[in-house]
Amino acid sequence: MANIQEIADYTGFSKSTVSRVLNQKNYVAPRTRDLIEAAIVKLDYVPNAMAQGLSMGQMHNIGVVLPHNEHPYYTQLINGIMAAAFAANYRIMLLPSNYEAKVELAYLQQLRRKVFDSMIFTSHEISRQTLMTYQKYGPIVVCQDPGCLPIAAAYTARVPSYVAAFEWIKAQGYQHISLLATRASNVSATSKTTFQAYEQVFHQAPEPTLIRTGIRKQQDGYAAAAYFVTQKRPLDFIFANADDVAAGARQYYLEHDLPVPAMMGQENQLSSQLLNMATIDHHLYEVGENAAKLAISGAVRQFRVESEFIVR
Amino acid sequence: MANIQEIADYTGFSKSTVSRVLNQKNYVAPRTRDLIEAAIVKLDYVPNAMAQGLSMGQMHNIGVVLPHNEHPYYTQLINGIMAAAFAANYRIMLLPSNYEAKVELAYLQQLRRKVFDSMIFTSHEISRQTLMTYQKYGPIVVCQDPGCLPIAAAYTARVPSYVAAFEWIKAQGYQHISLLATRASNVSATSKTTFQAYEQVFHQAPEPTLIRTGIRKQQDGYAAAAYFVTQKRPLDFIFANADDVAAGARQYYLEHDLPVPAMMGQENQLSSQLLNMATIDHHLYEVGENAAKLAISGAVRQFRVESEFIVR
DNA sequence: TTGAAAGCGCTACCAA
DNA sequence: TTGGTAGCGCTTTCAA
Repeated sequence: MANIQEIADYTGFSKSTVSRVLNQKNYVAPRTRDLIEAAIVKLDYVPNAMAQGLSMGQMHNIGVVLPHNEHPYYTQLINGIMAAAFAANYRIMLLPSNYEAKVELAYLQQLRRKVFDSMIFTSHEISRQTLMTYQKYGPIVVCQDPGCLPIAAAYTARVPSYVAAFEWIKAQGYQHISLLATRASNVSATSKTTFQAYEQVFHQAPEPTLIRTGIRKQQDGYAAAAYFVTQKRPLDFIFANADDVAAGARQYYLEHDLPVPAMMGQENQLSSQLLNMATIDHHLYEVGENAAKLAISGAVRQFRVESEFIVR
Repeated sequence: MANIQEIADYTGFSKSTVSRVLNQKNYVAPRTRDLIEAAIVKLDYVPNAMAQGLSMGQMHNIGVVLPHNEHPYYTQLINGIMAAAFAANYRIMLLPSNYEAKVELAYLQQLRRKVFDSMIFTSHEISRQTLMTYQKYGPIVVCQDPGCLPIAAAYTARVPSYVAAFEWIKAQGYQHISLLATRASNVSATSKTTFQAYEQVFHQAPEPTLIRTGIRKQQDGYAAAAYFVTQKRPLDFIFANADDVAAGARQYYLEHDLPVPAMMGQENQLSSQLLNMATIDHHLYEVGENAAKLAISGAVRQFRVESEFIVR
């Protein structure tokens, strides 16, 4: 396969000149440029990206860490990231983490190894402190509020919509509210935020026996409902971490001919529309776009978008 | 950032020896190995992937072309590809094509440029002949039946389940069947297959006024229903290209207090479970896994899986 | 068992 | 306006 040297030999110019033509640099005589371009076409030459990458020190790749791809949350985020990356001529690499810190660390090593120039963590298990120590190897963007730490971030401000949602729930007169979360509040910022909003509205902490964690998808919601039923906890509302999860819980009650508690979900998925259920839209596409822009620019800035409580 | 030469200097051995340790090659004295490994840890050295890639001629990347990922077809396929790639220590790059041949060709050039070692086309606009001319630059896998051409492929045999589905629809006595498709049958193999199965069962071509194309997601199903209503076509069954699409159509009828036609979807998504609706499962995850395996092995083989009609 | 040196293919500095 | 050359960081022969 032809390389730059062959083009040089064929035209009688040097590699340097060919390189200048390739990169649209100045100081190339028009005639020289024509000759070289003709040779490039003639010999069907394309530059080797790995050699360019090695020489330039970057590959125009963005690594995107995601725990799993089973959930529309990540799909929407990925779509936004992809759109912005494509527009800027960057490629994205999908890095499944399964919420494992060890795997995330392996990806940070790949950043050091220059597999990609920058990273986006759509979710991260390892601490922000640890992430910070890797910033010197390339831009790192997270998709949660990094607090006051100097970490680039694109995320949704969830508090206002959570408060709005809980106020709506309270106004309806519900008292025994179950909270379904992806992970425990001591390891998940999102769960913590949820619980805090709850406290702000109800002036008390959520009932521990009505909290279920480790909830990701529909089946988990189903299982949570089964648990509540066997425990016979008083329960009149389920605040789920995703619409599909709420739908799963609902399914359990229906299948067992039990009265279905009121419920709401999150992410504005199809299931909440079908069930005419309240939800919260976190505007993930927009978040994704901005995450990609930050990863590309390398700016250590925060992009924040308000999520939206949708009553139905 | 430390490089291999620094490790060599630090230990007093040569780059060659360090390289041998790095790559678990033979002919390294145990003591030498220990010394070098200690230095690697001490200096926190990681090899540069671009340099390795340039030297070895490959980056362990697989490029995955997808027109969009609004449709669950692609999400599931990607999940399967990701799982198999991860297991084999390969990374996947997402390459959005938006069904544009020009964009697909640009990605084929990236294959030549060694951006990735192999490619998977989850859908392709350019001809299989053209694809074949690029096989010499790296393994290329398609996700449709390539016929008798020597192209690696992992795909679903859709005909049997389509025929089964149409026979079931016919047995129920439905006569005016709407077909919702992603693209027109003259550009899409999948649509063509669907229409052929329809003809095989009903002994006539599908009613042109009941075909809607450009349908990808729930909203499109909603819009299609709106169209049918204004056109006042007789219509008693909707055969949708995805469960979510069918759900969207259903939503339109419900919202407008209109009788809901019978319907079925595809992909066995959550919505068909919630609505207790018949569907077809194309086993895309498995197809994805096998596509990745073919891309990695470089074998020019075909993997074919039967899709499954699920009555509910 | 180890090391010197020649690639891999490109960019960019410095001279001419 | 052009070319020589020194990297970029690694792998892999071939000698020793």
